Amino acid sequence: MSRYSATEIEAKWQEAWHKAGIFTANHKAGKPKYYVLEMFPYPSGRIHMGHVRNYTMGDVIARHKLATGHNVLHPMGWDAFGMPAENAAMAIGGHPKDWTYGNIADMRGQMKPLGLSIDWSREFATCDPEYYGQQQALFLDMLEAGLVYRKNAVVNWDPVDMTVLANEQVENGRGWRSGALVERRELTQWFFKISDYSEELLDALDTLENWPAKVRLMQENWIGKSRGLQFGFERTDGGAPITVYTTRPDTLLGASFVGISPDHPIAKQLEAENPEVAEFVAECRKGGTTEEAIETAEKLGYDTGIRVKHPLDPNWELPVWIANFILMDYGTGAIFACPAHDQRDLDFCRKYGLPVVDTFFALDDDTPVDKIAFVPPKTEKVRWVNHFAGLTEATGDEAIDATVDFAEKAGWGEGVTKYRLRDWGLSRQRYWGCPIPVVHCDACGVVPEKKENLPVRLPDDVTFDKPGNPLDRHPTWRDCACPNCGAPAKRETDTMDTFVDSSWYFARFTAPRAETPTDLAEAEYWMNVDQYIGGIEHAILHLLYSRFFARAMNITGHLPKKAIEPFDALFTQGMVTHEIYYTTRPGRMSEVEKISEIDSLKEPVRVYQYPEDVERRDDGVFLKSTGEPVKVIPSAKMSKSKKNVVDPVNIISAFGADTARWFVLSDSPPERDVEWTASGAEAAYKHLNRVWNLCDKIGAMDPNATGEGDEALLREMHKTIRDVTLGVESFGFNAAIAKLYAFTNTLAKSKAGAAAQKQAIKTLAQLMSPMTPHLAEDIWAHQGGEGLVAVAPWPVADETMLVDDTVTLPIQINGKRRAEISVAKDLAKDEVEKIALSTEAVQKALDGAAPKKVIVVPGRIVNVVV
RNA sequence: GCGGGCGUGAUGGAAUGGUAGACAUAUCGGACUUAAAAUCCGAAGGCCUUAGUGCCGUGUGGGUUCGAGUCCCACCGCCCGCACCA
Repeated sequence: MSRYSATEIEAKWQEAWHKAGIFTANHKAGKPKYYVLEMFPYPSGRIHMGHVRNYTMGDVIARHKLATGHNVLHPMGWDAFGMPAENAAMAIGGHPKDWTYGNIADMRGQMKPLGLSIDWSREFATCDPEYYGQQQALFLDMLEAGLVYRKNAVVNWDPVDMTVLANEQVENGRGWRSGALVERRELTQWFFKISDYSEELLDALDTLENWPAKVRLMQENWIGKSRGLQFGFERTDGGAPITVYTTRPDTLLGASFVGISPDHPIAKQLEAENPEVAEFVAECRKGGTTEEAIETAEKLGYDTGIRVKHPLDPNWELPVWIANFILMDYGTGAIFACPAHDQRDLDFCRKYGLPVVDTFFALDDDTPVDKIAFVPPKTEKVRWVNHFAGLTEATGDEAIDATVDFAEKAGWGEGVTKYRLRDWGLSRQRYWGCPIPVVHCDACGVVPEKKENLPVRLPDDVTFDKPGNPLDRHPTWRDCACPNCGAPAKRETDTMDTFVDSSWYFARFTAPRAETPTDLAEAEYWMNVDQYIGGIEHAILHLLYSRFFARAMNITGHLPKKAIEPFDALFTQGMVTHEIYYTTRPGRMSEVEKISEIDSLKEPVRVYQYPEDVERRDDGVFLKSTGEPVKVIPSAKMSKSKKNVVDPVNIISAFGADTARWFVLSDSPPERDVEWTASGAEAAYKHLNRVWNLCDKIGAMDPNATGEGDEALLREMHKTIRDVTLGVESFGFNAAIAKLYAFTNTLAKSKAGAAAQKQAIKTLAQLMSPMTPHLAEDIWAHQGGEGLVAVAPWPVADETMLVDDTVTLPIQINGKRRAEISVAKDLAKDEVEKIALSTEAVQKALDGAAPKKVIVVPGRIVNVVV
C-alpha cells in the first residue's frame, strides 16, 4: 500500500498542468467565456491564510468552469504601489522598488505551490512602468474629457515633520513619528469628478443582482442621496444671505441658531479680520481629517456676532455660530440647528445655553426634550406644534414634502437633491505611486504631458532619510520642458492614490501587454468579470471607484458600453482568524506609581506568542520553551502584531496545499470568518489520507468482484453530484465539503462490487478536484481516468437516481413532531392523510374527536391540528 | 456620531417557513497493539430520584403562522467600515 505524499504528487501534477497549458486563457471556438477574478494582493512579502482562502475560492470556481466547458480567464497581478514600501525604505533602508519586486518574487514563489489554475502569462504589477504609463495615458484622456480637475482640499498636516500624513499615520490625533498634534491644512489637489455620476452610480445598483445586498446598501448609503430645502438667511447687517441646506425643513420653527463650518467663506473672512476668530478656527482645525474624528470631537462653537432673520418671521433673529462639527464638504457648509430633533445640535445648544424648541411630539407623549433629542423615524406619525404649513398630525416625510411645497410657493426656498458622495481626491504627496503626468509652466499654467513622452517614470535615485516626498527634493527630476511652449517648467510631484491603480486592473488583464490601456477587441470578448471575489473591506471605495472608472473608460473609448458595470457577480469572503496567545510580564511604572511607589499599580504588559510556540495540555495552555502559563483570547483577524498568524508556507510543507485548500473551505460559510485551528488542519489532512487509502483499496479489488448495495451506492453518488455541484455553484463550499465527507463515509462502508466502487471513487475525485486538485488528479490517474481530471467533463447527476421510492414523513401534532410514517413517494395526499390519522400518536391526541385541520405537504411533513 | 453586519451544543457550523444540531473538531467508550501512535467501530444538546419517542431548548421579550433558527417589532451583547491603509 502506498502512502499519501502531498509534496510528491503536488509537484508532479503542477508540472503536468503546466506542460499541458490548460490554464492559459485563449479564445477557443464554440465555448462560452468565463472571467473569474480575485482581488489582487498587495505584495507585503508573505502570503497569509486570507490570501489562501480568497484564491482557493476563486480557483474552485475557475476549475469548475473549466470542467463545464468554458474558456476561463483567471489572472493574477500585484497591487504594488503604496506606503509600506516607503515605510520599509525609511525603517530598514533600501529602495521601495527593490523591496516591492523582491516581495513579489517571494510571494509568487509562495503562491505557486498552491496549485492555482492561474494564467501566469498575464501577470503584471501596478508599479511596472508598462502599467502605470498606460494609467497616465488614461489620466490624460480623462483630463481631456473633463473628468479631472484641481481644487483645494484638506489633508492631515504634521507641523513638526512638515509633511502630509495619511489617516493611518495619525494616532489619537498625533503624527505617528513626531507625536505632534495633527492639524488640518488645505492643499491644491487633483480630483476625479465622481460626484457627477452620483445619480447613475446609485441607480445602476439595482442592476447588480448578483452582488450581496449588503454591499449595494453600503454603496447606497455612501452615495447618500437626500432631498431637502435650500434657502437663504438674510443678514441683519446687510451682508450677503447665508445659504443653508437642510433635510429637515419641517422643523424650521425649532431653529436655535445658524451654524457655519470653520472652513466656510464667512468664517475665513472673519479669521483674517479677527484674531479671536483665528484662534478659534485654528482650534477647530486640530485633529485628523476623518469623518469619525470630526463627528466625535468635542463640540466647539464661537458666536460670530452676526445675526440673521428667520425666513418665517422677520422679527425673529438668530445668531450665527461657527461650529466645528459642520463639514464644508457637505451641502453648503452652513446649517440651521434644530436642537429638539438632532442630538448633535442639542448637545451644542446645552453647552452654549441656546434655546431648545420642540416642533413636534409623539402622539401619546408631550414631554419636552431635555437631554435626548426626539428623533423618530420619518415614517412615524407625530403631532405638530403650530406648524406653519398647517399640519397637525403627519409623518416626517409628509411634513418635509409640505414644507418644501410651502417654501417654493412662497418663493423663499427651493427643493434640492444632494449627495453625500464627494469627488475623489487622487493626489498623494508621496514617491511610491504613479506620477501624475502634468507639468507646471510659468507661462502656460498646468499643462498635460504629451502622450509620446509617457511613461513619466519615477526616478530611481531618491532618498528616504527625511520625511516628505522625495520627488519634491530631487535635484533634477522635476525639471522639464513645457509640453506647450517648450520653456523650462516643473513636473507635478504628487503621485496618484493607489486606488487608481486598482480601479482598472481588471480591464488590463484582458490585454496586459497592449500598447494602449486596453485592446477593445479583447475587452469586448472577456469583459465583464463574471465572478469577482474579495474582502468586504472593499465594499465601498474600491468597488465604487472601479464602477466610476469603467464609465470613464467607456467615455474615453477604452471599454465597451457593456462594461460600465464591470463586475457581473460579486462575492465578499470572510477573514481567517486565530486565537491570540500571550504571557504577561510586569509593565513599566505608570505616572501615578512613580509618585506613590505602590507596586500593585504596575500594569502587566502582554507579550504575544506565536501559535507554534505554545502547547495545549489537559490543564491549560503553556509556553513550550519555559512552561509559563499562556492566556488565550478569542479568535481575531490574523495580525503580525498579535502574532496570531499561521504561515501558509509552513502548512503547505507540513501537510501539502490540498490540505490547506480543503481546510480553508471546509469549516465556515465562505462569507463568514473562519477560525484556523491546528486540529482542523490535521483533520483535513487525515481525511485526504483516508480518501487516498480508499483509492488504494478499491484499486486493489478484483475488477470482476461483485457485492451488495451497488444501487444504493450509486444513488448516493448521484445525490452527492447534485449537492456538490449546487454547493460549488452557489458559494456553499462548506456544505459541499460536508457532503463529500458523508459520501466518503458511505463509500468506505460500502460492500458494493468493484465496478460500482470504482465509479464512485472516480466521481469522488472529480467532485473533489476543484478543492483538492492534486489529490484528485492522482486518484483519477490511479483509477485509469482518461487525461487530466482538471479538464474531464464535470459529472452530471442522473435525475432518475435522485428520488427514493419511499419517503419518511414526520407527523406533527399542533406543530410538534410526534411520530413518523413511511410511505411511497407519490402517494396521494388524502391517502397520506388517512395513514397519518391512523397512527397511534394521532389517535391518542384526538381521543375520538375529529381533527380541526390537517396540513399535508407532500414529501415533507404532515401536521394535525387538534 | 453615522453606516453595515453577526448571535444555534464544549467548539466551527448544517437546516427552499416543515424531523434543529448534517459534517467536522474536542471529549468519552470499545477494537487492534506488549505498549503508544496511527487506523477502525460506537456514544454524546440540557433536564428528571417517573428515563418517557416525557419536558425544555437556536442571545432576551413580544408578534405573524397549522408550523419560526428562518418573517416582523423592541431590547441586549459582540464585530467591522467611515473617503490619504491596502
